Amino acid sequence: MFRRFRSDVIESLKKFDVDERFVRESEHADLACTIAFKIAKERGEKPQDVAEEIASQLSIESEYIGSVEVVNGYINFFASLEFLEDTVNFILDSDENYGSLNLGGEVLIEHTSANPDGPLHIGHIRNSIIGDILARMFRKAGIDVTTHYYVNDMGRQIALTVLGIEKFGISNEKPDHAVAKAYIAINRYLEEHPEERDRIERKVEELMKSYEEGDEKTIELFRDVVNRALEGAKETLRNLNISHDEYVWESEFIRNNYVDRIISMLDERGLIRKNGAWTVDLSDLGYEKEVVIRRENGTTLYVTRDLAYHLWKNENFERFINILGSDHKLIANQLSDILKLIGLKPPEIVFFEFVSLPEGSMSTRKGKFISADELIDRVYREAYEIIKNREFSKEEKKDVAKAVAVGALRYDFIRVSPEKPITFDWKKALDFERQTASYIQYSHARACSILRKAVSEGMPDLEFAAELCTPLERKLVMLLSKFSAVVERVVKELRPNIFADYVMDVAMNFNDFYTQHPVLKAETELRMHRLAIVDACRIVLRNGLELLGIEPLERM
RNA sequence: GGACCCGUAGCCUAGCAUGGAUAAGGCGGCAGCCUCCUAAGCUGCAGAUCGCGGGUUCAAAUCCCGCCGGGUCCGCCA
Repeated sequence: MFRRFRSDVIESLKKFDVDERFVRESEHADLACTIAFKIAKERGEKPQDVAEEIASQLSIESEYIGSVEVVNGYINFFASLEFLEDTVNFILDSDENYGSLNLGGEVLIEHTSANPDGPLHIGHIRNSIIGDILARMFRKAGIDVTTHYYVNDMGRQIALTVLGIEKFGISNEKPDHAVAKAYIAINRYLEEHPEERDRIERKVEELMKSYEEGDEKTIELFRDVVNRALEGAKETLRNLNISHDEYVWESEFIRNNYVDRIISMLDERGLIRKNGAWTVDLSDLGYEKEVVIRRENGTTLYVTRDLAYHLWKNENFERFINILGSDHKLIANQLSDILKLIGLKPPEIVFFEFVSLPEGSMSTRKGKFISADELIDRVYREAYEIIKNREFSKEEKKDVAKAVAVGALRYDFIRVSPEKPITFDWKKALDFERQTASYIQYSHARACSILRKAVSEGMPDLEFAAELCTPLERKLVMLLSKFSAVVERVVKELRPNIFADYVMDVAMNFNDFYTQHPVLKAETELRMHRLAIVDACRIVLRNGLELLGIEPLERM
């Protein structure tokens, strides 16, 4: 709805050459236009005078523009009562579809893609959560989404883990944790027995070579490790409300010839230097070192297979987005540039900074990490503590604690912009007394509770009346109208934290409304008006939480 | 050494792309609010030279240059 209002405002300013850059949201108006500053500068006049002149010449045809004011050179637009009314009625009618867009198109989102050498840790899930929420936002925007987990099954660590299991066996715990144990054990062994390094290094190389060449026995060994790790990761992701449409193994691109194809594409254009190893020279683009795409022993590297994967993406999708840790910046940029050199489309990439522990960065290899499983479990127990004395059944207590815990985790990771580094802090992770998902869930539960009570007391009718709006109610409804505008922005800018902020904003304003405006105690007309607002808020909060992958509880 | 990212109240963060109206929210601190729709809530107060120094501009947290502090990357690893 807000998108309509905005385009109507821009339309009214069209003859002054105004585009969306000069029309912005503001605390002083529903939309404020800053074009007068620019024109005043060109003409050497005062912004205020120019603004007044423009305001007197507006061509307002939209019934959604209620009034226009000029203050300090700003041209301030206010939405009309019709706009508020249409907004609330539209929300009530659209219900679960409110906020949807019809942008069309398709997109592939690759996220998580952690090495299958152990459980997902709290750094990986920043990736998963960004990717999952982006996928949900794209779907809401009416874009066809496919999600991929790219499985690095050809890595050195997998070969090492195979040796680790051979030497130390594998434990009975959750399979991804068991894999990590073997991986950590062999690394420690290597550390303690430097004399063994050469021998094990040779075995690793042999294993990698025969895996790449398709040796049955080796394939079995590698698949066993990878499947164990993946099985555990899937369970963790399921607990976080995350699922992938497909798991794509990088070895597939060896077997289906995409690797050969991408190499000959590069070769045909004379981009490969063959001095023992095969390399691509990117020094014209400012890269210091050549990119190696084939080892001297004939095997390929991660980047080679990734190149092949992206050839496949080019053939199958019009848009593809990768979520990557910032440690991949160099290699990902090299990948993009190589793709461009052979006329292929590079991926769109969302980089995120590291999640580190107070004592430093995490390392699966050294066993220095906090697993997502451990985090989920501890946050769950903390949430359970809070509600254990409430009058819920045991089952319901578990469900509520689970929903609150997962919500808190997801919200904590998504609310900060991807480019900010995060230092993990147990105390904060376990603290619910602050701006977090449970605050939003609570607001939603409150709205549900009022509505429930209204029905049980025999007054279920809703009827929004714009002229009855208090300033706070007006502000709330304007906020509600912005849902799809925010969805559009996130999809365009690939910044899901904006949406987390939006939902929080709605929740805060709803809580303000809640404390200041009695609903069920108000007389009939006002009660119906406020019930309509409550229901509209409920819908926005519920749809918003679902987009964030957080369960909208009706009681808590 | 080179490249990229971050630096906003005691703490965590928004705002920076597209420069504009008193720099926004939370935690923590202090003072209050439950005969009333869930107090996982609300109100008020205190708390900021927007890392530092220059520059551009009528106007800079936002753009440019330099510096400082923190992180990441620079493997025939992934």
